[in-house]
Amino acid sequence: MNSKLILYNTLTRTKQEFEPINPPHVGMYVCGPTVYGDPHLGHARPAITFDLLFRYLKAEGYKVRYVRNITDVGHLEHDADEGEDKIEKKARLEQLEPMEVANYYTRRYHDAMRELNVLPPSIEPSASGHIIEQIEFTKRILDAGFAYESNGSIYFDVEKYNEKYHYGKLSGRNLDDILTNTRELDGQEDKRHSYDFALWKKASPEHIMRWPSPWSDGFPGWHMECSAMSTKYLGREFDIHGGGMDLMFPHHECEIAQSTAALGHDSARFWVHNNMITINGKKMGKSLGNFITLEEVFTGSHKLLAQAYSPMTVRFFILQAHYRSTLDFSNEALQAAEKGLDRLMKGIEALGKVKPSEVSTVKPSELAERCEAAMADDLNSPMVISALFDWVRIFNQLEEGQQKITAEDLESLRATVNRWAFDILGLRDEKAQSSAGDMVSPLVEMLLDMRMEAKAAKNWALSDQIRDKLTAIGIRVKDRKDGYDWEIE
RNA sequence: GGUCUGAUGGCCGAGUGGCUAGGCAAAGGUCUGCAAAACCUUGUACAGCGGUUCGAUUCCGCUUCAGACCUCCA
Repeated sequence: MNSKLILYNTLTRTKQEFEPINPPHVGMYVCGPTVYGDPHLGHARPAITFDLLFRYLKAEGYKVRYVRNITDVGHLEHDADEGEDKIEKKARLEQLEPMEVANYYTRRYHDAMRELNVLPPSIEPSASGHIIEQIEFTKRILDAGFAYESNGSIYFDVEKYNEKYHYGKLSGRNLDDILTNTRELDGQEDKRHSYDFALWKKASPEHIMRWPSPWSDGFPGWHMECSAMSTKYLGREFDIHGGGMDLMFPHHECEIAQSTAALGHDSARFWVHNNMITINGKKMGKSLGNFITLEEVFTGSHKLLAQAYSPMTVRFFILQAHYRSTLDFSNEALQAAEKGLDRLMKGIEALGKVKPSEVSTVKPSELAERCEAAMADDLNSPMVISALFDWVRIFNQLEEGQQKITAEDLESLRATVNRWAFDILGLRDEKAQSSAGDMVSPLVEMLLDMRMEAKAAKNWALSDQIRDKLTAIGIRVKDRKDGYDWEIE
């Protein structure tokens, strides 16, 4: 906790100093995926953004409880599907149990997150596992007088709430705007106002995902799980609530209204929103049919992809932009990220080979200070990466002997690089793992030793032949002053 | 239509009232038998028009364009 973290709070639309309610503990809740489809590139953005925040807070010494939910029930689809539950709809299509579908895509999500080196949250609660909590939470809102029952369903009374509190405080809307701009939908005759939203919804006879409640057999409303589960695991008041910008309205607005109505006060102090990934300038989304799943990215099996991009390339690509900016996906940008990451990793490998000297011509604390300042300023990962790249040049100069460093400084520099590149940015040297060990190394080295002999005899034809053949099978040879280096492409 | 963002060099992307990240690509050089890698050098970018200011890419206004939300969405 050696520097003041400044975070942009959507609630106040300003950067504010972050101070936990109960230091050193930090409670953080982030909206997770709806598990009715394969995780796509869009899911990677919040996962990596809040993984970065999670890692940073931990590295700063905080004890973080990070809760990220799995939405496996409760989100309605409107006109097209006539209020049918998303999970249920998918289940019918695929002739599977709803929970089978949810569990399958939850595993797919976890697999993708592991590839992206996204740490698991401390608690990952599912909506279906917290029906009782959601019913209880609904009761509290009813008891407080901010909800009404209508034909077995419970609706939030937005107008009544707005008399005492401010509905729209997060998204910057006022009730008149919402009233004049809310689409009238079918099947809403139970509600007093179009802007009221369901806390509990009575299930239609064919609706199989249902639970008993005091009001009807049904299911919880769209926004209820986050209020109920954040309160259960983080308390009535907690530090950070995160999610994608597209969730600001109505989801987070309704969540604030629910929690405030039930508890009588705000629950989350900081609202942090990541921006979207766009593709050709347009938001990636289901409705536009332009989303690319993470598996497609990792394997290159999508018509928009010129090649496969590794999980770390994707992570690095995302970290190179600030989390509150939109990030446009393109092959050129991903290829640039891939090469940049490669340069960074090779630089770090070079640092590993540096031999200490009696004196230092470089000052490792400069890197640490730059990284710290950048990250503390609203998680400016692009600036952290920029600092690391400036130092990659120095790492290479150190390895070539153009700069000198003492053993003590070298140790400190390596620790700093580990902290920022691996612990906090969460990068992983993908190539280091694949090129290590096995029988390849001795074989390559045998050939390169023979090449050295050929070179010594000025037999350039043989020397070049060995190098060219190795290059052809994907082994890049680098001549050094006193030998050679090689790597698998 | 309402609300709100944004427009940065060939591309991606930070940032700042004057010292103008970083990556990729490009050009020249050093090194090398030749390469590769590495290192050094090179770019008068801040949508347009006004205004404030000694000075604006950075602040304010207008214009144009793009995007997000208003409906499930990361």
